[in-house]
Amino acid sequence: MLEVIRKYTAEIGDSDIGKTVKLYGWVHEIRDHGGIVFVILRDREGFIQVTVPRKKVDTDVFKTVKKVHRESVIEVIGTVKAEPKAPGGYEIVPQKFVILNEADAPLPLDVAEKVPAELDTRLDHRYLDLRKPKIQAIFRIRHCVLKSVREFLCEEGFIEVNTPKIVSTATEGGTELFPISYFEKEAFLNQSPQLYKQVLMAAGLERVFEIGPIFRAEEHNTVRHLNEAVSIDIEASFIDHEGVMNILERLIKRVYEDVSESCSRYLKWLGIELETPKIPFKRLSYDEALNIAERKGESIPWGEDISTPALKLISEDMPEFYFIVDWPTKSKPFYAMPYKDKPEICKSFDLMKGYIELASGAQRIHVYNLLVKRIEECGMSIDSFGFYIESFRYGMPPHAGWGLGADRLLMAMLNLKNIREGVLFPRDRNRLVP
RNA sequence: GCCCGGGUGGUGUAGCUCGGCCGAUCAUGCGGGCCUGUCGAGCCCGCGACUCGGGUUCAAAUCCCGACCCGGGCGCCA
Repeated sequence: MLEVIRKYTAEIGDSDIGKTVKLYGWVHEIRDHGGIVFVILRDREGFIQVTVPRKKVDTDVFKTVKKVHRESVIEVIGTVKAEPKAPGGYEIVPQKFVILNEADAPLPLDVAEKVPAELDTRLDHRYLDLRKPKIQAIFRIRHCVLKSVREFLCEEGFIEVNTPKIVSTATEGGTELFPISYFEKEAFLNQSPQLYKQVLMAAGLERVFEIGPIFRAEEHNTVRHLNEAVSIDIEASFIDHEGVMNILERLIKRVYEDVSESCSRYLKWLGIELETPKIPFKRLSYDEALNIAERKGESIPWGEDISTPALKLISEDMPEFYFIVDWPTKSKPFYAMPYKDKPEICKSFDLMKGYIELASGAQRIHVYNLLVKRIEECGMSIDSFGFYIESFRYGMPPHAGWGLGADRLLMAMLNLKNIREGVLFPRDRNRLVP
């Protein structure tokens, strides 16, 4: 007996007409007319109608089809027919219809989306939610984004590295860290690969990148914050902040191009027309940003971080990607390089899309004495910086870098209303499962 | 964490202002029946719910307090 070839629904075409194919998938919908039953089979790539007329199929096949529940896993072997009345133009008349695993009823969530479900319900039953083509499209695109980022950075001479996520101290300052138990020692989940990236500059790797999780124990509760996020981080030697901003904007452009090209199917599922942004992105100085906000009635004292309402006002004037540059030194971390002639501001930048910060970076301080001075000015003790501070004493090259939120990039690209939409199993203030 | 709004069958909702007429609406789903061209199949019958704890009252889905959770806004986020 000839082996029947397994096909995806989307592969069925005119060349298959009259041929026997094998399909695996889930029962998406059942329309039972008594003497004829239509089953919509869904697989990773799409849908196809399985048409089961009582008088033209095996009795056992008909009986099986009559009792199958929605979302059961099935194997269908049948003949492909061109049929204008069938959705998609083709239908399968089965010789074999096997229930590989029956699904219970009722379902916790309607995959066919006749009834909508709230995000919270969807996340509780994420595996079912992910069966929806629209939802799966988000993650197929996410895959492409990460692939594109890797390819681009490799082409630019970056070496992919992995740094530890379990760290010993909270001395980087600022954000709250998650404490964990590490044998007899105290340990934390790392908030960022920052210090390690810099040490690797001292190691002479010159250009490194890491795509990995970061953990922040802040009790924030917004549509754009997570307690576990994925960060795309780079660090490069012998280059300044302008240089890494240039890499960043070219990266963004490249990702949009790659997604437009290789994910057109998924963009269509989502109803999104992606427009590749033009580079260079606009550079807005911190002072200019404050002026815009001020003019619109939201004043920020110089030196403070820019508030959410102010960023929303600024974004009205800046519809595309843009940088906010030349931040007050005191509003940025200790390792940002101050301007020589104007030390109250520093060579740091944020990449914005709308009011959301996608990335932030800077030229770093590579001079030991200046770094020590800045750490002390920030009220921290150099003793607690151990391995990090030591690496600045024995030949640290000038360097710069940035961290880009992968989840936020996807959110901006696909216009997601909630960052959780772009994360398979998000972790936030209240969600620890699934 | 703060302010505001909310929590009703598996899912999404109406009802709450003004307590009783709620033995709780509608859709979808599920079970049963009819049906050979559906594509949100249709028609008939049935099933299934007031987040939890306390209080007020003759009487609570409805009013009050607390907890938990959700949504929006903000804060926090080197």
